[in-house]
Amino acid sequence: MTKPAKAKARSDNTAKYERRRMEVLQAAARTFNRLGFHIATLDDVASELGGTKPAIYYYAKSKDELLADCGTLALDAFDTALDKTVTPEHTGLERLATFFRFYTEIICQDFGRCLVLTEPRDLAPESRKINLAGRRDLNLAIRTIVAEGIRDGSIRPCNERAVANALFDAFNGIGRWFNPKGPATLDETIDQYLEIFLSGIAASDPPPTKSPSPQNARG
Amino acid sequence: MTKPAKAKARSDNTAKYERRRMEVLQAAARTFNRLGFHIATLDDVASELGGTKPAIYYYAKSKDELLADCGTLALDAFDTALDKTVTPEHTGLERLATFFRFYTEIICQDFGRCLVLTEPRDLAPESRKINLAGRRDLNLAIRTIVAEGIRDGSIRPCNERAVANALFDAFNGIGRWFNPKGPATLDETIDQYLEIFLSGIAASDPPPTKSPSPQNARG
DNA sequence: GCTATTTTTTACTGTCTGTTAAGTAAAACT
DNA sequence: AGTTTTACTTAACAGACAGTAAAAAATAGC
Repeated sequence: MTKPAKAKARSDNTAKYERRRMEVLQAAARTFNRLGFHIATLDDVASELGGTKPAIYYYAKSKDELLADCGTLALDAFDTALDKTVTPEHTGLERLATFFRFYTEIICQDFGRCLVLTEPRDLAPESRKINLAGRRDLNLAIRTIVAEGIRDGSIRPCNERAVANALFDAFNGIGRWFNPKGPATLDETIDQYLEIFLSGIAASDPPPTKSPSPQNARG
Repeated sequence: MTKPAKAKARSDNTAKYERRRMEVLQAAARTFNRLGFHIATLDDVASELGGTKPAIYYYAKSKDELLADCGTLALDAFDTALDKTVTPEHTGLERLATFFRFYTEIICQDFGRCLVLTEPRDLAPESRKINLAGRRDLNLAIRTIVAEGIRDGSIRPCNERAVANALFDAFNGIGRWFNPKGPATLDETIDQYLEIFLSGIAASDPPPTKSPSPQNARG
């Protein structure tokens, strides 16, 4: 049989298989990001991986699955980042800043960038549904943080949907154009973007801070 | 001959040809936007146009040229918008707001959206060079306005490059997700985005206004 | 009404690429 | 040692699709 045995007794082999599978996915993400999903061929992915095209099929059952799995990994990373920002000792505005720092770092890595550069329509219907659900959940989570920021007085009253969309739109852009060899580092870029957004949505009256540590470290 | 006569005496026919060519380009843009450039086939474009595939080749010599020409039309529209914002009686901040109103309206139409959804790498090298030059010129023009805003005191000192990028990143996003049937109109969405950005980059001391008319009409 | 030109169609081709089939070397297990 | 499983290769297929050739239809000019 060509497919890996699902009901595997030895977790040893499964781990090895899973490790190699991650390498395949990483090669796929890198290739998709470099050339664009539709322009990149599986031969391109294979050569990035250092192997042959059919070898990929040992780890994924279609090109679509490669893309879908890369997206899922990114969405998982976002969820982890979100968990790390559940800090009740910070205001909504502060948590927003913290999250988008994590977020931008993720989308400037292989899987995150792959998610940002991928249009959901590039995915087959089944994968697309999962992908869209993940994106929507993340967006809603951010809207919730904005709403909490409005309630705690750190964010001025505004349309949560618009703010969340504007944040994602802007920071996603970084994932498209950012180049480590460019004139600004990633951290600088994030700070500059946050500077605009934080003063753009902060409450104008004495901006309350639950924690003494400032969120936008670099002015 | 299959190619249209370039040295045409009758400007009448040329005008007709040019009119039809615009219909072809519009059908192409709509189809590319609906399906994505790589997924859309020329048969899709032809059926959107109400014709057959080879008819398209009477007006464009390749799929790449269709995409490139759509992009050029969008860039021309941006230039026109830019001209309309050369109003010395307004501050830099005001001119920025005016321009991005125009900009967002354009990128929510066929050609503009086509430019936003198109990655330069989708274009052949020749077309790509032209496309990239147009994008860069536009970006630089906005940086200049930001710099002028800083000089006239309407915009707080900041990194012009970062501000221009953040603006384009955010407003381009609207072109990706905006749906006229959604919960907010385009004008409302633009206002909400501008609200964030204008207070995000405005000078904090008495924001000077050269003109009595406010730029962000809806608060 | 006839001719020339413009515009569009029908029919086809060549290539590219995702995917599969079948076989093989090495490792794992018994 | 022998059998099975893993991991991968070579070879090839099948469908899709950009692009072309040539003929037909529509239009304009006289």
